[in-house]
Parts: sequence; structure tokens; C-alpha cells
Amino acid sequence: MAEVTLPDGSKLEIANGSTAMQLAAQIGPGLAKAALAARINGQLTDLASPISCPAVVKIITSKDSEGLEVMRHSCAHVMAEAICSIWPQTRLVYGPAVENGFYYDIDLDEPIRPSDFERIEEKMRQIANGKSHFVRTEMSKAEALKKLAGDKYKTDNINRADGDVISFYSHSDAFEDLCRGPHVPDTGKIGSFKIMSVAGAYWHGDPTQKMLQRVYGTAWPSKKELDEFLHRLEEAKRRDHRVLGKQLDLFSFNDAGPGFAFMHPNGMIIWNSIVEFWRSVHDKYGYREIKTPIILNEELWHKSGHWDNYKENMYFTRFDEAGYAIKPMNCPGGCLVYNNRKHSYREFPLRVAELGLVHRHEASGVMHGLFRVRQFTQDDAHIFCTPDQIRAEIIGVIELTFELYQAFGFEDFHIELSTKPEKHIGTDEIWETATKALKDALKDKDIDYKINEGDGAFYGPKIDFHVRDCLKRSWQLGTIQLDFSMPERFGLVYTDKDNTEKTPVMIHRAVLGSFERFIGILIEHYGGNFPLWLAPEQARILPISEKTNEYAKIVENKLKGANLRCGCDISDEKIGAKIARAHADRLPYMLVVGPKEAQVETLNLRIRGANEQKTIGIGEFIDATARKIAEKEIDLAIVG
RNA sequence: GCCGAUGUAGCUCAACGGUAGAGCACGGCUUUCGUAAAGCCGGGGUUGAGGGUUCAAAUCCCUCCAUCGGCUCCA
Repeated sequence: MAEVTLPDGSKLEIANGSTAMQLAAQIGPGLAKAALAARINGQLTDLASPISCPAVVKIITSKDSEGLEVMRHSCAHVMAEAICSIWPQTRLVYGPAVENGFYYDIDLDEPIRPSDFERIEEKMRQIANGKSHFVRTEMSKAEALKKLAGDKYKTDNINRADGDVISFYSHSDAFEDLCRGPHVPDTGKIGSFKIMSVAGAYWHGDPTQKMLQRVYGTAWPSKKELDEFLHRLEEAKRRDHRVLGKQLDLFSFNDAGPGFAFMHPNGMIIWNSIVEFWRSVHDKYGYREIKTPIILNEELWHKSGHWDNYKENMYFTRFDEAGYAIKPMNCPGGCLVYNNRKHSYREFPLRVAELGLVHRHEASGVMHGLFRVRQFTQDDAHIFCTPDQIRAEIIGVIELTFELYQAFGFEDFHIELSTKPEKHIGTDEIWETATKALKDALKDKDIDYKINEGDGAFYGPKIDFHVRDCLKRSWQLGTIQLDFSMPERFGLVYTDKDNTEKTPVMIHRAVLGSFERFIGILIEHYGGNFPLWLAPEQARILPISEKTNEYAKIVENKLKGANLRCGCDISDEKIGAKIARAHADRLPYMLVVGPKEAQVETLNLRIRGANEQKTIGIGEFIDATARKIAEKEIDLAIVG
């Protein structure tokens, strides 16, 4: 007999050499049924593994995230068998579990189409119903290489594996795959699954290698959870800024300019509201604002280093026998403004902001609504300062950044620091100094951060700000980039205390990143339900019938006089239809007016998302909304 | 840029070799209504573009463009 310690600290006697499965059965039949894998002394393993005692053992079920992963990985194997049985010439490459599912990369010249998914799933169901056991066999690396000689993908996987023990898993005579494991006990335990999509993927992510087919699937412990997942996808689709942008008439795209967004009047209200707020915060933090030309002589881009590092993504044009480039960044223009006159250390730190319109020719396949465009407005700024001002300036930017994010209801953010990339300009010494300055500032602010080695901009290291939206998705928004190279290239100088000319430090920074993208993120974050201060139409007056149109117009004028963005629905519809439409348009406030309200000059208020009404005076409504707008309140409820 | 899929009315979609349709939206009329979509009538399409096959193409084939899902990329 041997002693096993369970996660709750309790101890259990088991027969020597018992497997994890037997242990689960000993604990209870429910657990045995739910068991998918085990963690023995910290090692995730198959249920068939014998327990060498004494041991700390945890039985893993689909309730554990790692259980779900094991299940999905097993499901990937079952899918692989299904695909191989339909297309015997398939060569398997690699099939891991990923967030919400799994995929399997395969090398098969015949393209798998969505119309094939059903028969793959059918075959998978057959395999699952067979409930055949996953069987692990082990051998040495050399043996495995011999066994799979000629299979370049699996040979490669073996060579990449750690340790000398190579394992294979089979769950039928017809199917065996090189795999680290672990797996669920049998194919009946792969849950409810669905093939989601198929896409191309390069082997090892290397574009010079063969394009493989990547078949994506998802798997969940139960049909109910699968359905819930599919439903969540539908929900996310409803929040999709491309869909809402169309529905709410915020922006559009046109074949005439792929990747160039057309902002509509409703979208511009959101845009301008953000700009106005952005300006007020920048003013508070001591920034001045400039605007530099979109098209500048090509020479400038040679000087800045962009031509060498980025020309394949830049737009060029020629006229009057001279070459010009459409700016992909604002900094060279900012440098020209700086150089327009002499500067003294007394002016420093000099904080210069620019809402700069930049163009970057992104590859056609990467464009995505407002998230990835070829023309966008950066909320850029360049800070010119002395080296000993860096730390304080970085701290100032961090504070400004948090203030802006919080106004939009983003509370959850984290910071990443990126270091020198392979493709870079400037000496190692300069890079080291710059990176240290960023680290020091973060340390001063007592901020935790993650380091991304080799992910910096070509001209300097950077700090990136990431926020999580209400769906817990992470977005990179802001960035602070130190640049000791550009000032030198442009010959920027300032006169120091000792009356000598020195080179200033330049800090590039953006907070929202791209306005286009930020608005896209906001649309999805709010699901189209904008807070009052951003809503294109803040209130709509809905007269019960034509008889109250006149009073409705009077109310409309009063609200407009109070700077509220409001409309009036005098269509020939019944009140129910007017309300339904206002809801579809995501109106924060619906103001129903009929003879009753007209008589005592009140409004019947209905708030977006709340299925209740109350009567409120016009003045009271104006005061309440004015306060909410000023405070940028997200909650629409009007109390009192 | 690469792989795959998809482009039909303003929007969402149907028709899948044989006269292009519906709902919503839009216009007109009726209705004047009390809290999530009243009724009738009407206008609207060289089916993304170009070429080909066919007696006949939205439908099949080719090229291009765009979009979608991924891959790669994002200074």
C-alpha cells in the first residue's frame, strides 16, 4: 500500500502501482467518470500512469483549464484521424490546443473546404462513439527518428523535443501520432466539438516554407457549453465595430480607397468629442500643439532613416521633378519645427503634440475594419528634454495616459517594455542608456511590467500600454519611445547652461495610438452603447402623435439651446415603433411626449437598457445630462 | 504579400444553367395612436469588374478588384 496526498490535503491509501484512473475510481465513481488526466507530483500525465508513491496527486477534469486543454488536444488527434481517413495522402504536422479550441496543421495539396467540415465531424463522431483508448508508447529519440524516417515534419518535431524519451499516442489501429501528451483516456471523452475554419499557415510561421492548411476546431465538455461558446461568438459579432459602424452610420469603406476610412457625421461627433477631451488633458499637462505637412520631400525620409527601414510600406509621389513621400510618421516634421529656431535649456521639457495623419501601406491581407488601416490619425507628441529630465517626463506621460484611459472606463491596464530589435539604428551604448531610463521611470512609479526582448522600434526602446476592454480582450494603445538617434540625424541642438550646444533627448509618445483604431475599440468596448458624452445623438423626443409635434419641437429647441445633441421623431409611426427605432439607434435617452406632458411641460423619460419610465421636468433633465456630460459619466441613470 | 472562402437592391439574405425575389430601409396614401416595429400601394438591380463556355450565365471556367477567416507583418 502507498500513500497519496490529494489537493485538499487529505491522504489516501492505494494499492502499489495503481494508476491515476484507479485512484479516481477509489475516490468516487463521479470523479472517475469526469477524470481526463492527472497531475502527479506536479507532472501533468495520462490517467493510465502508475503512481509511484508516495505522491501528491490531483485528478484533472474538464472543470480545470488544463483538463479542457487536454481534451481539446485529444480532439485534435481525433480530427487528424478523421482527416487522414478521408484524405489518406495527408501528412500531419502539428496540432496543439489553443484558446477556445485547437487546430491541426496538415500538409495536403487538395484544399479542405468548409463544405467538408460536416463529413469530417461525422467521421469524428464515429471515432468518438468507438470510445477507443489512447495508448502511449515510448522510445528513444534515435528509435523515433528511425521509425519516422522520411517524414520531414515529424522528424523535425522529434528534433525539437526536449529530453531523450519520445512518445507516441494511438487510439486505434489506424491512427498513431507523435505526441508529448497527455491525452484523455478514450476518444469518447473529447466532448462536444465543431470544426470552425480552415486557413493557410506557413510551416514554422516562415513565409519561405510551404503553406500548410490549418484546420481550426473547438471542443467543450458538453453540448450546452459548445452552444454557449457559439452564442458568445454571435455576441462578439454583434459587437463587431464593422457591423455597428454600418448600423449606427459611423463610418464606411469604399473600393476607391481600401484601408482608408470614411468617417460619417455620427462618427465625427465621437471623433471630435474625443479630440476635445484629448486637447483639454494635454493642455493640463503642459503640451503645445502643432500640425505638420502630410507630404514632404523624399530627402527628409533618407535623413530620418525611414527610407532605409520602412520604404516598402511608404507611399511615394513625384512632381516638379522632385521625389516626395507621404508621411508614415510625424517625427521628422516635428524635428523640422524644432529646428525652425534656436532653443534653450530653459524651455525644456518642450512638449509638442500633433494629431498627425499618417499613411502606411499595409499588406492587403492584414486590413481589418478600423483596427488595421492604411491611413490613420496618431495622437502623437514629441518631448524634447535633457537626459536628466527623462525620468520625470516618462512619469508625466504615464500619468496623462492613465487619466485618459480612465475616462473611457478602461480600468485594467498593463505595461510592456521592448528592447533592441535586430533591425535598428544607433550604437549599443545608446540603446543601453535609453532602456535604463525607461526602466528607472517604471521603477519610480512602482509599476509592474513585462519585458519583450527585441521588440523595440528601430530607433529606440519603448514602453507599451495595454488595456483590457469589457470582454477582457487586451489592446495595445499607448507607447512611449525613447529616441537618441533622430535628434542627431536632424542636427537638433539646444543651448545649455554652460552656453554650449548639446543634443536634446527626444521622446515619442502616443496615448490612444490611432484615432481610427481607438474608435473601433470603443465601439466594441461599449457594444455601440456610447456614454452620453460620446453618443452621436444624446436624446430623442418621441411625440405620441402628430398632435404633440408642436410641443416636441419646443422641447427640442430647448434641449438644443442647452447644447444637447438631440433629435425629434415626427414620423407617422406609433410610439412603440418610435421607441424600437430609438433603441436600434442606441439612443441614451428617449423622451416620450404626449398631451399629458405638453400640458404641464414635462417629459416622459426612458433610458437605454432600462425598461422603465418616469416623468421629469425639462430643466431637471437638462441639468442632469449637463452634469453627466461634464463628468463623462458612463452610467445613464438619472436619480431623484 | 500568402492560403482558403465570399461578393445579388441602401442593409440582411433567397434564387445555384431557363423571365432576379423577400424582409427591413426609402417614397406616397390611410391611420393620430401612451412605451421595443399598424395597413395598403409604389420606386429601386447590366447580380464587384473584365473576358470565356453555352441556344441561354447571378449560377460553369479564367483574370483582376474588394471583403471575410487565418498566416506573415505592424518601424
